[in-house]
Amino acid sequence: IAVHILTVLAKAGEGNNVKSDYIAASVNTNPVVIRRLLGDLSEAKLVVSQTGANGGTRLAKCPNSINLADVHKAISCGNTFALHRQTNDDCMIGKNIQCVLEKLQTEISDVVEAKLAQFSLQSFLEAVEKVGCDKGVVLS
Amino acid sequence: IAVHILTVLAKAGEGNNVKSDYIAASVNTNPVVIRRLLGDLSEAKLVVSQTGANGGTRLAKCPNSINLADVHKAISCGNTFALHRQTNDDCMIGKNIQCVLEKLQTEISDVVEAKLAQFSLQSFLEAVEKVGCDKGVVLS
DNA sequence: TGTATTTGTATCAGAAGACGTTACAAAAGT
DNA sequence: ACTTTTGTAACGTCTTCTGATACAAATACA
Repeated sequence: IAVHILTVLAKAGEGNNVKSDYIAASVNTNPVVIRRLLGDLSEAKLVVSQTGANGGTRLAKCPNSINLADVHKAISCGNTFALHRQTNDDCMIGKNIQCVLEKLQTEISDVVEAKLAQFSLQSFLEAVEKVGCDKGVVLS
Repeated sequence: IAVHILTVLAKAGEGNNVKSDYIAASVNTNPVVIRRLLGDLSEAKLVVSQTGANGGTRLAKCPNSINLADVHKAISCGNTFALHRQTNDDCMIGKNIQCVLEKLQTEISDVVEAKLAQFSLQSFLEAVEKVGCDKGVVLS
């Protein structure tokens, strides 16, 4: 949904405010759901919001300067997997497995972020606009 | 938890049955939780179970022939992210974003699996056994 | 053959999180 | 003033995960 939001904002153009109602209609959900996510994106300085009449939200940077890793960092807790936490310390494996799994978690998160970083918001928007125009989805 | 289970089985040695009660004690959870996961691992032919007295579960292959991507495939639905499904078809972005996101999903899943495939169960077990013996966690 | 053990699976209750909704204060344009 | 719009709190619902009990089927063994 966060990527969807930013795609709508990118399409609207860099200086233009978009209302949460409009985004909600495109995503097909409630405006509050959108505003909650916009809060996260705003904290990450990806968007700027404005209250009041003629308010709304716009991108804080140009779509070429935002990549999907930025979005992921803004939204996620950083963990790709959910780890079981309270293992049994009386067992060697239960005691030691935690930190190996955490190390693995880090390595996985790193490759995910690296892959996401390959896609700019600009190229994502272009891929969405090209759907149906030729064979297959072009995302690069 | 699935990795934990397999680590326990690997440590037990290739031909030896381990009871769900024993694994549950190491993970610190209920035996039924373990047996549910063992069912998935069994479908994926990573383990073999046996009912009855002196029953239990053992690895179906040697720990060098199992990697963490095998485990991931056995357990997960294949999606790294959860996608919002019912977008608005009347909006160009709502209509087209789905298949671009799915393509992205596939690319991300691919790099996750590729990374996980770098770690064998054997090397994971060795990393767990080495925790505390030297500085840092060695997982390779 | 009978008894004990162990898995496989159904079922249930509780916890936690995601989602959609209503409501309303604060901000900002006209 | 009045309207619009965000930000946020509060609430109910739904789904998923977890842990638990229960019991049939399978198996070993005396």
